[in-house]
Amino acid sequence: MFEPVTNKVSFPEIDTSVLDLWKQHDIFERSFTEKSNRPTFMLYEGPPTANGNPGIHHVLARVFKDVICRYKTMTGFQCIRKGGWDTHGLPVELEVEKELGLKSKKEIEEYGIKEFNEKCKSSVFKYVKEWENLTSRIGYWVDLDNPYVTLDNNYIESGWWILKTLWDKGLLYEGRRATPHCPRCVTSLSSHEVALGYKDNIRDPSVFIKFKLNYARTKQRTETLNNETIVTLLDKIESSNEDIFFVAWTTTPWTLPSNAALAVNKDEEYSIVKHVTVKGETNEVAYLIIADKLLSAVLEDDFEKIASISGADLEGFCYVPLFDPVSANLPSGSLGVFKEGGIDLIDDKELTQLAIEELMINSFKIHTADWVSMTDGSGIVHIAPAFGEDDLTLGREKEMAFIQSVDLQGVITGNYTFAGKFVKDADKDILSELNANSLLLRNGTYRHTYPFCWRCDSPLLYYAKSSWYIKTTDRKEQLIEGNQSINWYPDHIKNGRFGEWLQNNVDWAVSRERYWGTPMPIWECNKCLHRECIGSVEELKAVSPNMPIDRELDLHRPFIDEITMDCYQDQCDGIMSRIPEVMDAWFDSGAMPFAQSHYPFDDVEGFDQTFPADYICEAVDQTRGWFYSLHALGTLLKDKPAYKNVICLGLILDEKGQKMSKRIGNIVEPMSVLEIHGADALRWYLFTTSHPGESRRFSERLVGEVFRKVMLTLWNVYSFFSNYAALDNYDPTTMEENWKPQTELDRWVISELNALMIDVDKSLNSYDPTNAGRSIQEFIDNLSNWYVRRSRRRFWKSENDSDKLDAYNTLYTCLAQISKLMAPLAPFVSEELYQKLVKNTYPESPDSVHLSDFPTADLSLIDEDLMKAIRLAMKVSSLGRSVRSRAGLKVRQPLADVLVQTKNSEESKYLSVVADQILEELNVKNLGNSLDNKEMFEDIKNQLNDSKTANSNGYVAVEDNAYIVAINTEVSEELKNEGLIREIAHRIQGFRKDAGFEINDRIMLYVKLSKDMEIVLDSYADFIKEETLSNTIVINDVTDYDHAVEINGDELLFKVVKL
RNA sequence: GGGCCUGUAGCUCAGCCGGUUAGAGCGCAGUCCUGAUAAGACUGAGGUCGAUGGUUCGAGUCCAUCCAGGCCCA
Repeated sequence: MFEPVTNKVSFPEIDTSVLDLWKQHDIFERSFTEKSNRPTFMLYEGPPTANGNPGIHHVLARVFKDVICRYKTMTGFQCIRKGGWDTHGLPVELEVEKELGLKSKKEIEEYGIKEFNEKCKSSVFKYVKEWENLTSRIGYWVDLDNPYVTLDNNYIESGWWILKTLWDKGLLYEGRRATPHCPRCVTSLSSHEVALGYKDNIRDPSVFIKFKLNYARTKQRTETLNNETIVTLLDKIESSNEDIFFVAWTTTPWTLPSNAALAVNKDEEYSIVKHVTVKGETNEVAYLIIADKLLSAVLEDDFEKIASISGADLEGFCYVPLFDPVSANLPSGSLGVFKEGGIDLIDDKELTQLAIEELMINSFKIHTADWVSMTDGSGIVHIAPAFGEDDLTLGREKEMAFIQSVDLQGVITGNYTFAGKFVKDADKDILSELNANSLLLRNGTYRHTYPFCWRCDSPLLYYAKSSWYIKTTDRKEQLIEGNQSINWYPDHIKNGRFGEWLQNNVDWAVSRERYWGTPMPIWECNKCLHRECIGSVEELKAVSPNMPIDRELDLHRPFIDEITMDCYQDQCDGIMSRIPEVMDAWFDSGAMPFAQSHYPFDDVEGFDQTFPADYICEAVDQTRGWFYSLHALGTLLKDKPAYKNVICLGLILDEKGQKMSKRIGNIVEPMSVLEIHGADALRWYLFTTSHPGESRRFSERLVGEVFRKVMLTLWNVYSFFSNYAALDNYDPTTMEENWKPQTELDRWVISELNALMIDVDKSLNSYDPTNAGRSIQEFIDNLSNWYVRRSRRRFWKSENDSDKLDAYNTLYTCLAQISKLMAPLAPFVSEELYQKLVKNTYPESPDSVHLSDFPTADLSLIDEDLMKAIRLAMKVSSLGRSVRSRAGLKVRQPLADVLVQTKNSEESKYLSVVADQILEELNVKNLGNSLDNKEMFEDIKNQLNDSKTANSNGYVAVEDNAYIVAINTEVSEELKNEGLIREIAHRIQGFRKDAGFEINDRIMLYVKLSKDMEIVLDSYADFIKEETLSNTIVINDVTDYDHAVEINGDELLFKVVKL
């Protein structure tokens, strides 16, 4: 029935054989097909890109996906797990650029978009074999034979359908935003690229500029201002021909010609101060407006505070522009006014008085913005909507002027004295011009972190550029509301990182001026600029004369760029061609609920089965990535979130706590760890060492610890069981159907087992493999170090009585159930145990543990009192061992009695239940409690107040947490002899083991020892024979003894001979 | 700069609704135990529970501020 199992086990070998078994019996496929009448459980796989080797962080995500799916499968769901590959995007392009040595977009186009995209296409599957191997090796079940691939025409077509749907709803539009821009490469950089190029400690100007109050224009405002003091003050200063200035701070003087407004915080106080500077012979007096909190930070010299005014009251005050944009002769398209979210550009030909008035109406004024902070600067912020994101947003919101005085090469345009210079070089000239006009208050430098182009090292400029957007802000409330129904682990993400992100939702910029991506299906007329969005290949065929009919067109660039159509407008004879942009790769991944099944072109009916997902799981860096793109598209298209439950994983750091990155080169390669410790140990480590949301330091050493602590312990219990079960021909099928454990120990461990089932089920059901794993490993520890250790003799004994059978039944039940309980977490070792313990004995059971049902607890077998009692026994035993150790009495030396005081009287009743176990564990004859000897216990307690150990009437006692254990240390002659005999038995066992005898080999025992000891040995001969399986004991014969030992100062000689 | 998270022993982590002397595993030193065990037990060294202030009879736990680290976004 059972084969002996070695404890020298190789887990990687088990992994291999289990993988073979799964393959042979199509277990993964069957875990799906055999559940076809069950409710579905949908996993969305966040697609990885296979253009690099998978790392340990990929293993983390994959095993967390797997564990829940395996659990759901075992609890009666049909789990849909379709794999996927993310194949588009800038990172792919970057890799290829590097490989080809291309340095700019210009060079890519010279190389050829067709050839470039071919390279991209082949590069994204470069490591697909490695990914498949690893996926299988860690036991992640996912359908990789039939994955979705974002570069497939069908996938792209679904993307087009999405865009067309959004277009029709008015949710897709072109707009401007501030993008990090490299003036040398003349291209935008993605945030990911920007992150590559931050440099610390960059020296930039830090200057305070004076903007002169335009009193005449401000008059309109002061008339409605309910602040008499200020109005009077302004009048007074004005009439005395003195000037008032707003002081603003900037680190980018080159943006000052594009200044359109100043911003203050409406909730902050601002001061008007009289400021005197010594200039040559004369004192120059100026009135300055600065945030109250920053006065002393800005003004080093003396100043006199005249008045104060709130930021709210300042709103609408006007100032004189530093440079006049109207007369600057800027190139066409450089001037405009924000209108209803867009920009009305003003042609220089149209620079009429009316246009100028339009330009001025909300410009060169004070506006309020709540992001204006009091941490640095002056509390008044210079706004140049042509550059910064905040500036652009504010410009749009307040409908101010748009002034672009820098071209895409980073050169100042117009007729300024510093025109024609690169922005960073123009800074000096701009400042000296301002200084000459007494508009520069303070000139300094500032060190900060600034982004540079990772390719060419140019300083990046934030630059407002045209881009396509999905109008997510239109559905902001719905996005926020839908998020409330998503179950987040850890839950702080819901209203924390993700919720905050939704609260601050801005429209999603989805276009990229790149090559390798889903082409935007928007065509524009070359004459009337009319635009159409195309939602399918079919539609394109219908309207385009040069769309191939007989073959499938690769929808990528450059092929799609050649497809044109006549203008849709009746009166126009123009030709429409595609706009050059491709989609952000995040759009592709967010489209997967639809595109993975080519929705709505195929399988429209089945869609409800697969949307929304029951479960997704990725790392926390996906909050603004995939978690968002899924949520946004789900909400915009189907009015509900795309997923119900999320585990959001923390990042894996290296041993030093640094993020793993290719660039630093600290990536841990998972295969080597797998080859040493096996997949289950790695999985277990990832599940249990910390909660999924927390970042964790990965270390191979700790995987090894898990391996020893959990896997090996379990294996040893299994090996123990198998070895004795084989010996005794134990057959679990003889177990009566309603067999119930009888003895305390059996009832206890079965009770713990059933309690564990509830615990694990609850944890996994609430997406918490961490606590599930921790509970299981605690059980394994108890099973091994209490149940098996305490039960060993029951298995050793030679007669096959009912007690022995009970022990087998109990241990068998524990192991068989554990194999199922831990199957979702450790699929390999549990399969091995299941095959050997369950499938072999019950051939009619499912072919794999993963096809079997998850165990459910039998509540009638749970005995809370008994579990408490055993915990007490463990506690008392631990204290008892401590006493022995302090008193210097080996456990092998039997002692007369032990007295126990429990924490409370409720517990003392448990004492009698577990007395036998305590006595055996401590090798003591009798157990009493503190009430048996009240006086002595008073003495002991007194002593324990001052020291860790107490001595009273021959008893030694220790205390912990109100438990006191006192052991009688007096050793009578009889106890001493018994100790001697046990010592001798112990030595003989050692000789047997050293000689390599089997557990059940019988021996002949030769002993040479003193007369005194001979008497003792004689009287315990039966005991020795039984313990050491000796048929005969020959005492003091003349023979070649081969072992000499010293016991209690006497020398003894031994020889053991196998019969 | 903003948001979120994390700071408990050398390492990895528990510590509930605030309640006695803050725990476990690993590692280190020593002792013991062991015929399932690569294991186990006991003892010891190792903690200003990131810091400061507050609430409270009482704070690792609640509140505030700050510091450090991480991530995301600027």
